[in-house]
Amino acid sequence: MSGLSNTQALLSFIREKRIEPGDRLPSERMLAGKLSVSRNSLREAVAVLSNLRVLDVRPNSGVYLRHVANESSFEQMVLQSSLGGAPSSQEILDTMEVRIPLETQALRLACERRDETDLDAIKLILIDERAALSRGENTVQFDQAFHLRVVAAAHNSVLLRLLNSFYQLTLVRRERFFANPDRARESARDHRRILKAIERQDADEATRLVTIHMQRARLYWSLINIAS
Amino acid sequence: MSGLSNTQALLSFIREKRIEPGDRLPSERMLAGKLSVSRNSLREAVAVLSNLRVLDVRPNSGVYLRHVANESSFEQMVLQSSLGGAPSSQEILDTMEVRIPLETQALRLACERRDETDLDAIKLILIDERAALSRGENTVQFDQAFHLRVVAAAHNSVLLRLLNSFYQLTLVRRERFFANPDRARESARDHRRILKAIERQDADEATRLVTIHMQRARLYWSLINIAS
DNA sequence: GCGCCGAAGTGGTCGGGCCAGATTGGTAGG
DNA sequence: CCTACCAATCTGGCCCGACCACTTCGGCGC
Repeated sequence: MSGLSNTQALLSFIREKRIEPGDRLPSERMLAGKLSVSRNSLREAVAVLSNLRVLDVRPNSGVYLRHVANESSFEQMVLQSSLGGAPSSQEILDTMEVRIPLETQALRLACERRDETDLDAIKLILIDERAALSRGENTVQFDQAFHLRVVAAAHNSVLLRLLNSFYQLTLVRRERFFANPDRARESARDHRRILKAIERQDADEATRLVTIHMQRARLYWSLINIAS
Repeated sequence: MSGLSNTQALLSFIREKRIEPGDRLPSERMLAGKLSVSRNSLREAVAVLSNLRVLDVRPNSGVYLRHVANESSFEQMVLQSSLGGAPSSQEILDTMEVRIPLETQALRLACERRDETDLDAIKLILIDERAALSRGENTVQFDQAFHLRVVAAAHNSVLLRLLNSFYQLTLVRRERFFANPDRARESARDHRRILKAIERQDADEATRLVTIHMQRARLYWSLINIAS
């Protein structure tokens, strides 16, 4: 058991016990007992979740599950989704509404600033993607690698970190998306077109393509929502 | 001393001791002694910073200061800037390149979805801003409140959290920006124009205004950089 | 019924201790 | 001289019990 898993155990406890935002958790001593760890170890997990604005520790009162405040940090969303189970369709659409302008900006900058190293790296990823596709594997990791490498070609560290967080946040969702070979093939074709646009520094075409690329995903999640 | 300040103390220690990325920190027992806290408390701080990918804890080896990897989380940037002192001009420009499309998207959505509650709340902020301006106070908090409330009017929780993180990240910088009354006045005028555009749901005008609004700030930081 | 006081419960902190694994240095054997 | 081995030492991981300041609440005396 490493330190991180205590945090996960605490999150699991919150999820299983159906603790609602605003509710008080059992005392640290109780929690330590429930999770079969010492109070010190429990406190490390609490400190982490408190720092991430998931828990609210009130001295002489107790530990409370925070309301999902809008003032909360972005990073918290990963944990929040792990707590609340499947994200709501609204959250998915909200995410897409943010990703689209970010990806667009990334593409625009990548068209300006990409160098030969960038192009070569992206090409390699697409070759691997194509190979995995023909083997019938899930290509979500290549999709992620492609997008990430394109963003890297934008040579903007803030943008890179931000979109990287997005990819991690949406990994599970996109994995289901790419489970369908037709969608995976379609996605790979988009990737090759986007690469060509970046190659000839056609920012308008590139942003147009990525918009379509993501609208497709957006449509998919809309339909999934209606179906369920 | 609450749990959070131990984290700050540890960050201060790292900064003062000029510990470089990749370097090993003193052992937990040593650190606890140096910071005059128990090892348990020290470990809580380490757990938080380890979770935030600032520290790398290797069992049976030691605690190391992580390299600032591009794969790191977005939230880490706040701490990183706190460690590395003033952000580089490149970081500032990178940040602006990301904020602009986000703010643009926020404005566009706000024009579509704003309701009377949104408009009233924004108006109140601008009234307060005007009052503070005439009193010669620093209006950075009203600028932040304005932007945040506009983003809230976009009714997109992801966007709201993300831009909120940006505002926190750049608070210190913007505080210096608003120290100049001329710039503060100019900014306030932009705000009023943006509000009017939102009111009549003129997304094109609103995004045009916010782009200018931010280009102004971008220009400022470019000049500052040249001067220093 | 009112007011007071103490017991219980809370998080915050501390120091000591034990463990497993890695490192190190010295020693015994080749 | 070199090598192989073993024990001391150091690391983080984890646990235990204790004390503190503070809040809350219930019962007891007035």
